[in-house]
Amino acid sequence: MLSSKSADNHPLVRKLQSIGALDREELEAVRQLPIVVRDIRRGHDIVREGDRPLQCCVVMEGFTLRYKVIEEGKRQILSFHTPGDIPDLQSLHLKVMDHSLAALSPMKAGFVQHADMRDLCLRYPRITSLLWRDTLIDGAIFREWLTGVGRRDATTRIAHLFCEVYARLDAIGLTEDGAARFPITQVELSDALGLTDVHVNRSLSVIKAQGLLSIKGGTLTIIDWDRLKVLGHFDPTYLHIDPAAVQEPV
Amino acid sequence: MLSSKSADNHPLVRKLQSIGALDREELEAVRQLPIVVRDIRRGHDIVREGDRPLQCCVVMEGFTLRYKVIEEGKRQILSFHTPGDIPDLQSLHLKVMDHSLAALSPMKAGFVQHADMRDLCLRYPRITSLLWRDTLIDGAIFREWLTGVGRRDATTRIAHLFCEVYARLDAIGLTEDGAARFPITQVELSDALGLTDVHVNRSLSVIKAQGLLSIKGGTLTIIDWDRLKVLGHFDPTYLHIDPAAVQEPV
DNA sequence: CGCCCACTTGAACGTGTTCAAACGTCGTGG
DNA sequence: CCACGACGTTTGAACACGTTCAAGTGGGCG
Repeated sequence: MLSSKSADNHPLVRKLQSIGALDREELEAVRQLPIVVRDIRRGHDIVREGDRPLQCCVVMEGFTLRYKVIEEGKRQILSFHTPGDIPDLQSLHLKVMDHSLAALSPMKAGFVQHADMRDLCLRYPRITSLLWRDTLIDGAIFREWLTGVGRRDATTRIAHLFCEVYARLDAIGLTEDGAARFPITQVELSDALGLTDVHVNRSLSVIKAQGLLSIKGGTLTIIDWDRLKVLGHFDPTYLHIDPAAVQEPV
Repeated sequence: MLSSKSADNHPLVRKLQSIGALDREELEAVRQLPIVVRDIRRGHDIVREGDRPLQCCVVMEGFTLRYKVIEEGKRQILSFHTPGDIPDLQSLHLKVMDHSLAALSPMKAGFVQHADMRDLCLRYPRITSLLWRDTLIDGAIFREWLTGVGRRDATTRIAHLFCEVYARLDAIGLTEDGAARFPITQVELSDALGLTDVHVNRSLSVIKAQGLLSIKGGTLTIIDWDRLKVLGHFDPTYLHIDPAAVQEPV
């Protein structure tokens, strides 16, 4: 589960290459996108439910999450996002945000005007397709999460989530020797998995005790990938990672 | 919650009009799409997880559902689809199906070749945008379901689902006097809501006993929309139905 | 040093599950 | 026309996974 690939310093370019192919000219067009980068502090909202943004947000460094708050004050985390992701790309075609976007860690957010994004899409249909594809993968991940929350038990869900996070980080080259930066609290885990923090704590302890993974100080380390995959019933098909972009070791 | 709109006999056209605006030429192009219609029997699969389809499926009449089966033989229903929907539109950009598509009721499925779909998109960028928008709404519905399954109790989830189904049917003109055709079993409900059929039965009985809705013989009747909405914490924003396409009664 | 935040642990509880049986209805065939 | 089977719904009772409430621990940072 290691991958070596052309390291582009632009997170968006690297991400797009992980899910599909673009030619030199198209890549250059992506690099030329006007983008304004801002530092965001951990926990701060970037866009809120009900907003009507005129720009979208590229994760340049760090991590974000999307979430909904419901009446009783409970929260459901909908997704996590890694560098290169555009977590609110949907706002290009859905005027009103139906959920919020926040920083999971201290991060750098790059803002691109919708108008510039639309220009890019009009000039490069293949970029349109690839961005569309990206939002479709987003949907595929929701389906997998829905299945987990609806039909899998706590331990399986936890294992599955770490498998997914690791696989996605690996696809964009952010893993090293089975370890990756991923600073998440147990409360956040529980809000993502539809569990309580207490129960996450107990189930996660068991997984750790079995020597499958360690998560400490913001670093996730996979100790036994094969057994973790089995425990989490993890099959990465739904991530639709371009096989051409990943070199699985023999 | 009634809507009168230009009734087009092409389900896809009607559906697209419910989520956005197209001009005369674009509508005509959609109508001209080569499409092969087939009758499908209730419960039969249309596409299966692992397939690599070269066409996508437009619901012409009746209903479909998407689902995943997990290891232990359990099933999670991911979505329901009404006439005009293209439940596997994602296959245009994601080669491998990560879930299956089946008929919820006896239905007519229209098949459109991916090649024809791509042609249409290349010639009409606004149609591309609208179809993209449609898949984004699909994603928004997944997010809402995820939130429900993750954080809401059984009664709320059930009420919410019926609100959603009714609102969507209303948007495409398939309701009449607070009633709509929607033939679903309690087992299917439970697989959609992440519950057991036994528990759905009990919770649904309570909702019926409170006089909020009736569901019998394949017909869903909303008896008290306001109270049902409150019970289900239903806010239709996430459906992103084009306000211009719906006339809410005063 | 002291506070805050995340994590940990214990014990009682409850929502939803599991297993099992019975009931009703509809369509089919004798 | 009735018997039968299939399927969906209903009901009961025991059980369990995960929750809730509460208290305590540990580490990082001002």
